[in-house]
Amino acid sequence: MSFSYSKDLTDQQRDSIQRKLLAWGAENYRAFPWREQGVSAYEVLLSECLLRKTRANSVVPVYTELVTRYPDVTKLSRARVSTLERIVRPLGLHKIRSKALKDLATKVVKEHDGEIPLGEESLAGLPHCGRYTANAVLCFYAQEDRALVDSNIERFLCRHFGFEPVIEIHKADDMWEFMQGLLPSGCAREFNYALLDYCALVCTSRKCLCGAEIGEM
DNA sequence: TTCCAGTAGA
DNA sequence: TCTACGGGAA
Repeated sequence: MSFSYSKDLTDQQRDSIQRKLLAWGAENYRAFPWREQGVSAYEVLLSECLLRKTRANSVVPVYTELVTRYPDVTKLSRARVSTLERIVRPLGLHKIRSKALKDLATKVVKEHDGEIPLGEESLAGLPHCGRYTANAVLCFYAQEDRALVDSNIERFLCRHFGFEPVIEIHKADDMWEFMQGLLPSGCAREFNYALLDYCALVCTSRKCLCGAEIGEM
């Protein structure tokens, strides 16, 4: 481990971390269909449901088949659960996932006129949409400055900033607040993509290669 | 064998 | 608070 900080960052440290992560992210950006320009809120939400507890690369073909077959929420709401199960089976968690997709789409059609709601409360009120997913949609689609904390980012915070591992990430307000404070305003989307990519490729659960890759932050 | 862009239910 | 969900890549 070649860099570590306390939870109380100086402005200089924060700026340095932001710069390095953004620079690393620009260099190592992973292109995924759900990251492309012009994806809908529906597509972002769909991708988040597929990405849970799953390696991002394996999501690509499943995501593509789903958006092709069900280009909008209304179409998805009419899908057969058995068909959804078959499509998402390669990802595992297929019973939960297929039900989540069906429930989500049904509720959006019934209560939000087929449009993904873009308020924090209404998003988090959707079935199978928790704190992470709601913030991901607001950050990646609506381009709001929203922090994300998932198991990867938790690991990153524990390794480098002196946080203790937690059981329930969505309740770890100190981590969410810390990440919110670390967000560079106006480019939260790039920053969070960079962080996710960094955690998936460098600061991995098996091995932290931070020292070799990015050096002292 | 471990682990993966979490969430709901008990 | 703890557990189920899960096929497939590393």
